This record gives sequence, C-alpha cells and structure tokens, in this order.
Amino acid sequence: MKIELEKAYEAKQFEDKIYKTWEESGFFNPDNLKHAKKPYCILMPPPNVTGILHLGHALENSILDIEIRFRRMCGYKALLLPGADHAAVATQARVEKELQKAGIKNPREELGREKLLKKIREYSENSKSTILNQIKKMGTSCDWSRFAYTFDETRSNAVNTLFQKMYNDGLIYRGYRAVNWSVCGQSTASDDELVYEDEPVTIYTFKYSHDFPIPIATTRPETKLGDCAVAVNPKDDRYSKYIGQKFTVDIGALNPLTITIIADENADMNYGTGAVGVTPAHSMIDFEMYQKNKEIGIIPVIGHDGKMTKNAGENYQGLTVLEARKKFVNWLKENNLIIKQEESIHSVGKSDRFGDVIEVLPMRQWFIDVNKKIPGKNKSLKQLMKDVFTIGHNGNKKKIIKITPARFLNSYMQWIDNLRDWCISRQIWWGHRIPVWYKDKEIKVSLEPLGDGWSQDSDTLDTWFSSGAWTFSTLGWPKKTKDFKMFHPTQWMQMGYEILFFWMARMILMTTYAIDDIPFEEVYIHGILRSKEGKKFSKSLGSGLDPIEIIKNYGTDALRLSLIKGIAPGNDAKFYEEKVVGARNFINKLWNISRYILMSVNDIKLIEKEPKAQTLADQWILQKLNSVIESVTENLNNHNFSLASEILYDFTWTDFADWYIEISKIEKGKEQILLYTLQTLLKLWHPFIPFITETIWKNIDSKLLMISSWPKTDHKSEEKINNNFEKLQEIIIAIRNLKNENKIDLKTVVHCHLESKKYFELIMDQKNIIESLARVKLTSDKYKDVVHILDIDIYIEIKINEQDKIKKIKEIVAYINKLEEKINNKDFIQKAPTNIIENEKKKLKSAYDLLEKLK
RNA sequence: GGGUUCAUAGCUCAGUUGGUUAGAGCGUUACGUUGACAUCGUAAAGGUCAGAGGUUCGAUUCCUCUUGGACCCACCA
Repeated sequence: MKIELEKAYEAKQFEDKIYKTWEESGFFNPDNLKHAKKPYCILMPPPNVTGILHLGHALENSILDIEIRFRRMCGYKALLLPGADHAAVATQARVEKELQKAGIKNPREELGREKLLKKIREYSENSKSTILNQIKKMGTSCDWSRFAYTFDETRSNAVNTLFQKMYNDGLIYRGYRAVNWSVCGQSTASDDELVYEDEPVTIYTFKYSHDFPIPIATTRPETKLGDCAVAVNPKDDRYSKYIGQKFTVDIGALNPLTITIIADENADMNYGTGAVGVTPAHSMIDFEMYQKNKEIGIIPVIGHDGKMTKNAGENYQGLTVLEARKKFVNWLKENNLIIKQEESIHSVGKSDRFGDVIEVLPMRQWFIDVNKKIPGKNKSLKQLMKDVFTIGHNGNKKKIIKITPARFLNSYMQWIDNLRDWCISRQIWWGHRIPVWYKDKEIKVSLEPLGDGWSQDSDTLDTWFSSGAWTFSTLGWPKKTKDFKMFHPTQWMQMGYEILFFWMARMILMTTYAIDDIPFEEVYIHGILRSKEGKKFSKSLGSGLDPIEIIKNYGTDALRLSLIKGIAPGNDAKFYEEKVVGARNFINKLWNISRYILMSVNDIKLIEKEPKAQTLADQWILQKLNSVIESVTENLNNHNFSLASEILYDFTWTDFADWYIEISKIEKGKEQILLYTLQTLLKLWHPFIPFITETIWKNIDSKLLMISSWPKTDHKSEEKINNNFEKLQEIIIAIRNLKNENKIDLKTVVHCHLESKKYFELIMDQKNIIESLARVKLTSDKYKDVVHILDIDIYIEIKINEQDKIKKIKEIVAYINKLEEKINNKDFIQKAPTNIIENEKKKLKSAYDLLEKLK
C-alpha cells in the first residue's frame, strides 16, 4: 500500500494529537512497561508554580526527555517524575507585588495571614496549570499520575517528618544569631540567596574619641553606634599592649559605649589601620567574634524596619540607615574625629528576590547545624556531603556520585568548606510552617496540631528545605512505598550549574542523612543559554525568545533539536532563532525522506531483520548504519546528546538522503533496505525529535514508536562484509591521497565523483555510470568532458598542462621528502604505533606512484 | 585573595584518554534543479587551533608562563 503525505511537515497538525496518544497509551507510567525490570528513574527539577516556560526549562525538558525516552526504548522501567515547586519567597514576593499594583499597599497587614495565603494559593493554582501544560508542549514523557508538588500533603508530611527527625537528633536548633534580613521582604535570607553588586562607597577612618588610641575604618558609620569592641591582631606591636583594656566612649548612642580591645587573628595588620571596629549585631564576622568573646556584649542599632532603634540614641532613633549615616558623619566631622575619607568600590549584598540591600541583624531563628556529629554516625552533615564524592557514602565505593563535568566538584568542595549553619526559618507565610509548638515555656515538635494553649511557630521553612527532600519525598517517603523501594536512589539527575549549591548540595545533605543513601547515582550539569549578545535570558524580563512562540512557528521537534545541537556539558551556549530554522529544515528533510520512501515502496511493513545487501552500495550503507547505531548508543549512554545528534544528522542527510537514496533511483531493488534504514533512523531519532518520528511511524506500524526497542547492531553481518570493505577502503584512501596532492585541476573530477558521491564508481561499471550520472543529474555540462574519465591516470595526462605539471612534481617531491624524513626517523619507527607507521608508508607509496604517472 | 573556565573558519560552536588530511551549522561565492525536499542539490573560498616556551618520534589536545574575556567563593575594618 502506498501512502500519500503532505509536501511539508506541519508540526502544528500533529503534535498535540501525538502527545494525547502517548498519554492515553499509559506508557509514560513505568507500571505499564510490563516486560521492563530494571528501574531508571529521573526526577524533573520542579519548576516554580508561578513561572512560565522559558528557554532554560525548554533545554532541561529536552535533555530529560531524550534521556528517559532512550532508556525506555532500551527496555528499562523508565520513570520521569514530574513536579512543581511552591517556591516560597519567589511566589509570595510576586503575589504581593501584584496586590500592590492593585492598590493594596501592605498586603500582609491589610489582608492578614489567612487571606493572603488564600490569594497566593489561588494565584499559584492558576499558574501551575499553565507551566504544566507548557511542559506537555515540550513533549516531555513524564508520568503525570505520579505528579508531586512540594507543597502537597505527601511532601508536607515528608518535610515535617524530616524536621522532627533532625530536631530530635539535635541537628536543628533555635538560636539568637546574626542573619541576613531583607527589609523589603521582611524576612531572613540564606547566604546563597544574596546577590552581590559593586557599588561606590566612602570609607571613613576615624576615632571614637580624641583619647581613644586606635583609629578604625568603616563604610557603615551608622552601625558604629552599636560597636562593642575593637579587634587587633595579637602579633601587632602597635596595639597588642591594649588587648583586654576597656574604653568608654560617648558617640551619641543611647548609652556611652564600652569598647573592649580584643585579639583576633582575622584582623590583618597590613590592611587599613590594622584594627577592626566590632559591631556584633550587624556583621556576620563581628558576630562570630562576639561568640568567642561574649563579654563584649551586643547592641542592635538597626531594626527590622531598616530604621535606627532606640539603642542608637535619641538623635538617631527612627532615622533610616542612610539618614543616620549622614548625621553621624557630620557629628564626627564637627568633633574633628575623622582622620581620612576615601572613595572606593565595594560589593554590597542584596536580596535576590526583593532587590534591597541586606541588613545583618541578630535574631532568634532556626538553623541546621552542619558541623555537629550526627548521633550514631560520628560524622557531621558537612562530612556526609563530602563523602559522596570522595570515599562514597558510608565508605562504600559504589555509592560515589558521578558528576559531569567533573570540574564542578572543585567548587562544590570549596563551597562546603565555607558552609555556615543554614538558617532555615523565613518570616514569609507561603511555605511549610515550622512544626514547632509553644505553650508558656514549653517547646514541642509535632506533626499534628496540639490542643488548647499551644500556638505554632509563625515562621515558615526555606523553600530549599523541601527541595532537598525531593528525591525521596516524591517517592512517598516516609512511607515505605513500592516506588521508594523500586526507584531510590534515582539513576540520574540533571540541573544547571547555577543551582548546584542551592539544590544539589541540599539533596545530598538531606538524603544521606534521612535515607542513609545517595540521592542519585549520577548528576549531569548543563550550562546556561544566552542571547546572541551573551546575556542571560532573564526569567523575569523574558528577553526576546519565548519557547512557546518558537513551538508555534517551528514546532517542538525543531526547538528541541536546536537546543541540543552544539552544546557541551556545563558550558554556556548561545541561542538564537537561526538555529531553530536550521533544525526545522532538517525536520522537513526527514519528513521528505520518509515521504519519498513511503510513497515509492509498495509493501510497507515492519522489517525486523537487516535485509541482505545486494550491491556494494547496500553493504556500505548498512555498514555505516551499524556504526551509527553503535556510536549513537554509546554517546547516549554517556549523555553526549549533542554529539549523538550530530552523528545522526550527518548520516541521515549526507549519507542516506543525498547519497544512498539517489543511488536507489538508478539501482533498483533497494526497497527493503530503504525501509529498514528509515525505520532504524526513526528509532534512533525518536528521543530527540519524538513528534515527527512518531507521526511517520504511524504509517509503518500500529504499535507506538515510543516503546519500540532500541536498534542493535548485527555484528555477524558486519564480519561477513568486512573483507569487501577493507578492499574498498584501500582504494578510497588511495584516491583521497591523489585528490589531496593534485589540488589544482583534479579537484573538479575528484570532488564531483569521488568525494561527495563516495564510492559511486566502485558500484557500477563505467557505462552504467555515464548513463546514471546523466539521469540523476549529478553532472552538469561542465563535467561532461570528464564523465568518461573516471580513470584518473588518463585524466591527468589529458588535463594537466606542462607548467602545472612541473609545479605539481615539485610539490610532490617536497612532500615525499618530508614523508621519508619522518619514516627514516629511528624514534618514529621504534615508538610510534604500527598503524600510524603503515599509514605513512602507504602515503609515501601513493605519492611515488603519482610521481611516476606525472612523469 | 582562593578557585573554575574560555580563546579553533566571517558568525555560533563541536573536537571523548596526544596520531592519517582539525569538523558542523549559518553566512559568502559559483554552478545546477521538470515531482521526495528551494525548508533542495553539487562544489568553492575561508584556520600559524590567542601568544611564547617545555615534555614527546609527534601537541589544537598534557605542563609552565603571558595576553584578553567570563564565572564561582571568600573578604571588603
């Protein structure tokens, strides 16, 4: 039965229908892959509920889907588990902004907790479906029946259980410590949620009073109203005599300050004045000094509203930080206490969500202790986080996580070394409420609401707390579900390097602790997509390219292919529309290849076995196909998506379409091989461009391509034809060398007939060639006079004139000399591999032959 | 200050343990094209693989330095 297909592939016509077919087939769900035994599980990095699909998601979904479709076809119980993230701060910040636009100036005060939460919930439920539908548009083959939301009941239960376990083990504690505070967001932020920006600042060098012996410098003069000490290096001869002394100075704060001179190695003798004014309340480092020297005291002078507190004194109370700074500097000037004033550039920490300058404030917050020994383990969380990349979890070498590319390990280890206790409490409302209850002076962790008189902590958990539990919370933990037993630890994880610390590190922390296992066997790090100008595609600004638009214009397959081609793990890649055009052209080419074959082959059916080769051309294409299967499989096994796609691209277009199909128009009887090669190619292409391949496949077989089996090479048939090919290849090499050495005139004939049309002349006798060249229109008038001269020797005689000949001979002689020199080199003969030497000898021989002929 | 990374054709990038002639796409130029495909075909031009040294029979690949970019972490008194 012959088939009629449209002239060009119209993605729009097919994609939604195909996705529906896949979904209804149930094969996204590994439970329905009856024959599969070995699990292969990937968790989707959950997109934020309020987000819309951007190119980063598109890239991730392409990568994830290639991986899972490949494994599914390879016979694994393949599960790609989808999800969404409630994205605590990000979501609340967004909704508050919307509300403010609508006229509610202070949503938290005006609406109160319950009403605001309701608004956020509504908002997020709406946008959740948006992003999930967009993910379906990408063709992502995930099991929607297992969909997990970081904020649903199962996940919340996991989070609370985890909190309780850590609390009971003493790893979660509540402490009064300096934390990062966003005045705009009215919440804490972890160190990782800060972005640093360089800004011009003024450095003031001053003394607290005229009789204070040590000058200090600062960029934040207003905080000096809360100074409690001056730290000097114990080895510093200038100041060491003062260590331990106390000075009382009155700089206008509520009370005169008692400044204790303390010794601290962190004070660099050679930097600035060599002494540091210590403000325990408003600097992380200073706070650490305070913890070592508690007697110096702590005086917060900045409040949660970003204004000076009562402690700052009546002249300053209620002023903003900047106002207070100005006023205090004036006071210093009036009293002649400023020694030096200079301009400089400092990086200032800002909230990544709210954008305001982060204030360091001392507060009572919840922390995870990363240095404390875990009961029964004799190791800290920090140590566990290192083990999975070094000795393996619990010292088990099989439990070493493989990371690609490996270089990210360095920065991960460095990050761990600098890791401080993780502040997990947030003062926003959208999130997992901390499961701690208070009654008078009693504190209890409870997963259920407690009775009268008990009130729950009003804070919520950092969103990464729940993300850290993702690999096991999605599988139903703490219940011992079938899924958990089957799929944990997961096989593969994929993420951009920008969330390495946020997410990968936290998953490792949580999983090694709670499950006593690694979260995943392998992690693949991809780069960031940038615009043509090298700028990040900003999520919020949505600069330019919208994947949904691209899908509309070019189709999902084209988008997927253009995202994958030319990327390397961990490296950033530029992305622009022309890339999609190229990919779309290929998709159309594949469509037309199929169209041609399906329209010209009479008996369309599934061909299970490799058809028998009749001619050398058949042998060659089947041989090449086998090697393509092998290298694509190997590259996919190693997650070299880009390379695999390029090999396929090249074979499909150059070898199959432009060469073999053209030959099939002359040499008849190739239907079986054409169909077989097409079917194999559809399978190989399916993970990359699932829609078009499935669409074409429908014309061949009623079963879904998605669950067809991955092609295997038939090594036996390969051996059989190997002999022939050795001969062939010898000739090819000889011809190629000739071509090389005769760049001037030979190129026309050689390129036309030998290079691009590969082994054309070897397939047929000369008569046939002349005839077929004419028929296939491979040759123009220009080539007519040389068509019959496929014998190169003759051609040389006729074509090359005397001058060229002399020049050519000189070139060849020089070449021969070079080769001989190399071959006569003793070291080369002794040390180089034999095949290299053989090759050089062959080159030399053909060069001599050529020389003979020219003479 | 510590660390990572990049520099390959006009542009965007591949290049998997060092080894035949360094590749692709786009762009450019020439030629071709009557039904699978102008979303096409055939070819051409275009590279001291940033520079200098070293290791090696042999370096785009490994090492050192230099130049110029990007990024991460810490610090920023």
